[in-house]
Amino acid sequence: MSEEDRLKTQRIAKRDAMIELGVNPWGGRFDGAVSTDLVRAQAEPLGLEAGVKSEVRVRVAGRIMLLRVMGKLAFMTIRDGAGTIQLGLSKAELGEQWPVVKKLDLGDIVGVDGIIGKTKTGELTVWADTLTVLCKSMLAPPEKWHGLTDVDLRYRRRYVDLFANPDVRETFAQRSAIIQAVRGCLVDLGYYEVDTPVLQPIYGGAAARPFTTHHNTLDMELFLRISPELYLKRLLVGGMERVFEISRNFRNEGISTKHNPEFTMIELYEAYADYEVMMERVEQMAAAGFNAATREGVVKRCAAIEAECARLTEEDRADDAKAYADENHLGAYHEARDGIAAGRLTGVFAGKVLDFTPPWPRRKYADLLEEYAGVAMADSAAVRAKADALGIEHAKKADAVVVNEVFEATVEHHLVQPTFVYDYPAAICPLTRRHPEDDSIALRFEAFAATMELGNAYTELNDPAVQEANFRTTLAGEGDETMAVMDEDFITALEYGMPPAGGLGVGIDRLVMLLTDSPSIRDVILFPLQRPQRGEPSVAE
RNA sequence: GGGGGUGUAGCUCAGUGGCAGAGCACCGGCCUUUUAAGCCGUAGGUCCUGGGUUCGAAUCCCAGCACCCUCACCA
Repeated sequence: MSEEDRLKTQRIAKRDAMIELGVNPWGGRFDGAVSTDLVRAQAEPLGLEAGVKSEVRVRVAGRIMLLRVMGKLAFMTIRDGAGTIQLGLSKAELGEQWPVVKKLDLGDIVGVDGIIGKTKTGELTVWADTLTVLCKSMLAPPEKWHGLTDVDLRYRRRYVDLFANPDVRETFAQRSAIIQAVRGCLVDLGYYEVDTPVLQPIYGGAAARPFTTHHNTLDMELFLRISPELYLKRLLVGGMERVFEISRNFRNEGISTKHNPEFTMIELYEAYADYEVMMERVEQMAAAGFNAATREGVVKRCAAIEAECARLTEEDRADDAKAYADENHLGAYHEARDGIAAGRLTGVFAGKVLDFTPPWPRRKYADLLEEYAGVAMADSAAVRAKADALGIEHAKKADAVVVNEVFEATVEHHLVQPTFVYDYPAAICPLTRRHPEDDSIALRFEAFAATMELGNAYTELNDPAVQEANFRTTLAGEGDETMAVMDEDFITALEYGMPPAGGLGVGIDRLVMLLTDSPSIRDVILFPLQRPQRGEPSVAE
């Protein structure tokens, strides 16, 4: 028998022993449990001295994280959605329920009724008089001090990661708060939230390879959307003047710390606006997300790192790369905290302070190219020479494609602070309106922060003839990842007339990364795509 | 796809060409104020997989698999 089986067998025996004692190991409805932070809030005004019990009764429930049984008295630390609290259980108080305590394990979920008190050492404790088993855990939880650190296992068993590592749960709570705030921000501006097709017969709105699938009854090929753009613009035609969608998009591309094959984007369209209005929308949404999560998060994280640093010995510092990194980031956190106190929207990402306070710097694409690559955007020969110098293969590529590759190689890594880069080469922007004074420029911007592309926006192209021509033009060097996929119905929609509009897409996962100091997109996606492991369900097997 | 790294007990990790190690968890004993509880005593291993070198491989070499980092592509 393997160690794992042996541990499980022991728990099975305890489960059966519970049943013998007349206890249902799987629990049931448990009304009126108070979250642990509320218990703490309730205890505060009592001003309890160490060793004193109050007369305030509470009911709490949570997973057993620590367990200390000594003879006829036991202490356990349970964790619920809000935090942890200590429970005190004694043979004297529990009476005939006491034997059940002996059958509890780390990881079990329990509820108790009892009174609030403080132990001799001053720890806030719920002294239980009734114990309710809510769920017997059949597997040993991770080590109590380090939690689950194996990255592979953390993603594969995110449910364990979540209950074992409170920081992880905090990050996803922040993700939820950020999305709610962004949504609220747009609803307040009079936007409709809409849902458009995920399964699309023609994919478009972005340059990416799609996932393909098949509908049996209609016997047709379908694509998982790479973007909702062309459907949302149809809604503008229909008179829905402000629409947004929080859209799961699917792109059959590489996986990295910044890319997951399915990712969440908020895309919005606003009639009678343009890309400058969209810049304001980005600033507003980022501010809403910041206020919902980062403002408090920075202060919490400061305190957490300080506490951690105070506890660390020299030896720990040398051994623990993460602790060392955290300590290195403390300076940035202090700076961000001071920034917030001074009324700015300062957060920390990867050890750098990012300032989201509007207005963000607005930089012209051509100026940045001039500044960092030393070439003029229109000077094709100079751009290609620069490409040579950078080792970029460009012989078979169109000018605009080469310009953009040089831009990406020379400029993007300088864009640390939140910045709008605007007025892109028109040829790589088939869905964008041209600059009124220069046909080679498109009214497009991308928002950058921490060198990541955070968002992409246009003054939308609403001339059906130009749109149709753009769809028919595939640029050399774009490969099969082109935005130029003909969508005739979309042209028809434009022929009926789409109001002039601004449109914007913001990568939600990336926004959450930036606002929660999460260096990998996998830290903000609950179940990032992973190859199935042996023994895991897979249709192919 | 290229480059670098990791894979040892349920978890966190040491380790060495010669019997497989620690801490936590688990099991047994003592224990009514502990809190990373403590003390005593046990038990627990496909050292990722498959080859090769060797008297002997968990260790060295090769290949594969998984994951992480990085570059490329992309958002």
